[in-house]
Amino acid sequence: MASRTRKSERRTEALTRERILEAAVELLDATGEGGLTFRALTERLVTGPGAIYWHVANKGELLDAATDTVVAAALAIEPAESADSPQGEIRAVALGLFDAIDEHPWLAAQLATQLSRSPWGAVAPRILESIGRQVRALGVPEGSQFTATSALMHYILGAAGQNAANGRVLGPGVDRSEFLDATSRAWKELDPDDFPFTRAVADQMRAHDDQAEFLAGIDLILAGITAVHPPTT
Amino acid sequence: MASRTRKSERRTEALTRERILEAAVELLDATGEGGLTFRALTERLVTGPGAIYWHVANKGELLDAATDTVVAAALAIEPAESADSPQGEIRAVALGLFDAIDEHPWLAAQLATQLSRSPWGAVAPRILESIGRQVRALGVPEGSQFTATSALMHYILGAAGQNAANGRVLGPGVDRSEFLDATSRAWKELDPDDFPFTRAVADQMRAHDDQAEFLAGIDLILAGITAVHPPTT
DNA sequence: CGCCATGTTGGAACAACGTTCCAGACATGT
DNA sequence: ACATGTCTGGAACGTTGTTCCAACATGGCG
Repeated sequence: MASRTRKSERRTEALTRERILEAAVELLDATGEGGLTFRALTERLVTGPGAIYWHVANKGELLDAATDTVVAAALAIEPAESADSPQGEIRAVALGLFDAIDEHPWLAAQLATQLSRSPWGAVAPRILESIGRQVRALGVPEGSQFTATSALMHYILGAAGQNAANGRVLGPGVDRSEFLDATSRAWKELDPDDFPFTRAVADQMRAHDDQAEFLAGIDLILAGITAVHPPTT
Repeated sequence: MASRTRKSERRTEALTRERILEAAVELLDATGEGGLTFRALTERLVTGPGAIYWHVANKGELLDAATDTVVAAALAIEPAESADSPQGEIRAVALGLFDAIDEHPWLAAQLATQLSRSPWGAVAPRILESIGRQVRALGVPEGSQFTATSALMHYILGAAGQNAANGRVLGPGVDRSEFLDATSRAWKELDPDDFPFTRAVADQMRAHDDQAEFLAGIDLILAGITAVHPPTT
């Protein structure tokens, strides 16, 4: 291919948008959301800023594209035939996103930021589609499908966003149960007049399992959907 | 008080943390989330960065505090007696946050960021408390109160985050219906094989009313809660 | 009444970041 | 061989968050 291996090929592998995105995701995974800088990127791929800007418009587009890539991958894993019922598939979609956030801790903040900036960008339709098909299969009448699907999507994104700190974020030295303990203790020391409920559920909060809680929320909404739209008489 | 009105009192009014927070919120409201810079702040309050850093640790704390202030104000408006049922009060709390985001467009992104960074900071317990009291009044058994309340909270935060762009964000020249039209049209041009559902609901999406849709989601979850935990036989 | 101690201020300076600009290297078509 | 358009990497710019410090105010003590 190349013309006789010149003294040192300009690059061992051509710089491409995909390679940049890949490096960006790896950098984010390794060093957190603050770790993705153009300086670090130019060092990782061995090049200058100009080269990157040739393939990508700006940092915002880079982050958006990275997010879209990861979300698309998470939704693609969907086993397709493993789950039998529509409910099961919805849980699978939700867990897919949940796990993706667990693998890529920066994803939560990024998803949230991106959705609030351009609510119907590339990511939202992906999720809407995955869930919507199952909502349809659930027998929800056409006029209510958008509402039901949106509700599920909003819950998933809200819950996923808050469950980002599942373990690693706190860095080494502080593990999950320690963190839950500290939070629970802090809640119990809140003003009894202003925070009676929060104080009361402090124990449930300490013992709770993120994933189980997340699924319980999904089931609650699914129950609501079936209650409001009973499956075909 | 002051010693004989010197040539020009150092400040007409002392610089305090509250005054800084107030100025920060005003700046955010006026110029958007990107408009809050220490330069702009020092200009607004007539001072230097050092003075601000004496009262506030860093920009993160400033944003967190501003967010907390606004959220607390939004939850305090709660009419307390206006709504009769627990369901009604939950809707009121939700709408309070919804409206706050409408008044302070930067709040959505900030809330999302803040919740994903420190999930159980100052803001979450506030919301948890407001909703939790009503969930308790709903007759949900104690062991399930945390789950039900969390589900509602996650939905509210997820939906609120995405509904930030209600009007203003797009700037003058592009109003809401134009935006919805464009989005709806874009959805209809998606790949029929990959996005059948999204294409099908494109029309519902164009016609939808954000607030009504938001409340419909709340009602769906409330229906789920009552279905799973029927009110005291 | 003067003077230090303490709390507070504002400006200058710094490092890091996103971004722009440009001179030049590479591959390709003629 | 040369001209052309694509692609590269480094130097430079403006802006941001933050730090540092000399100056100021005020209240208590001698």
